[in-house]
Amino acid sequence: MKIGELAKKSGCKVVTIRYYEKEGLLPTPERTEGNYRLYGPKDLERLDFIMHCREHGMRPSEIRKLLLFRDTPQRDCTWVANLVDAHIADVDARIASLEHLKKHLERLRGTCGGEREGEVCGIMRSLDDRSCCASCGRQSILR
Amino acid sequence: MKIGELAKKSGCKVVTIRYYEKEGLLPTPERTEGNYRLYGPKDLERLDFIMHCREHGMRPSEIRKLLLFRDTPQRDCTWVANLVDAHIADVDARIASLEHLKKHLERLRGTCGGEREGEVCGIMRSLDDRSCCASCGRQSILR
DNA sequence: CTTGACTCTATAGTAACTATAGACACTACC
DNA sequence: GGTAGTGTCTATAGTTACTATAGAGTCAAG
Repeated sequence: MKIGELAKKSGCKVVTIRYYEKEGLLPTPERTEGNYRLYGPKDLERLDFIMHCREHGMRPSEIRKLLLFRDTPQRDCTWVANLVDAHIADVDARIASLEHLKKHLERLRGTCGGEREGEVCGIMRSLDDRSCCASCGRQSILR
Repeated sequence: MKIGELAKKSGCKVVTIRYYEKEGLLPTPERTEGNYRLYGPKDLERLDFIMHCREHGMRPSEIRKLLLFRDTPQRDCTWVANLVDAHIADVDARIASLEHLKKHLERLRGTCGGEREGEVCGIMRSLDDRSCCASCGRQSILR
């Protein structure tokens, strides 16, 4: 099949498929006489795998490692489990960071006193003086 | 004060300060005879404001709007509150998305059967056949 | 034979910075 | 006065994971 069909079947964009090829996630495919890329079912499987990893929030660098493992499977898959564990920990940290950020934003939101004559907006004042962050001390909100 | 001192006082890197200037978040400062940028307390306040917005996860485009408001304050701050509300909603959506992703990852993690002779790693198999995503149907995990 | 859809390559753009190279300015010390 | 070290200057390129664009070639149908 040609690249367009592979794209349709996998749900991956044509340009992205070519990008993955250039990045070494997909093998360089055969070509037709007219220089069109030619793919087989193996390629679709591999691309599905990639898409699935991507849906799980994995970056190409991680996917690359998993593909390598897929290409030369070993008995010991400990590090695969470790990779997923690390990924879960990372997601956890991001959630915690966002929860914290949300608290700050809600506190910030609460400083708005509505439309008052002659007064400066409470949110702007909080952004100026960091009063909405007082309870956290000086450490950073994010990350 | 020179750019290094402003960087130290604000906690922002020197290169980032220059970047903010180029992006129009900071005004073009005066220069010394030797062509060094010269900043005053107003600049530090403005940069603090920017840093504070950044810590709240706001992007330069949003910060730019807030700075404009700061420069020409109006009585009605409704849209400032709306901006913060939209920001909170966005953070909420990201948290929900990550929670969902986490569930998937934990399910994926659970498919690992440990080190077994001659068998393919359960995680790899799940990544191949999407079995860990069966319960969600075909819709995307992320976003 | 021409129209339209598909494909090709190469390059540049995105966000929000970060890193690098090579030159100039300034201060301290000998 | 010379020089070593630090700070600053500009301009350009790199980062991540793609996305968009330009301009040309390929192929099937009418």
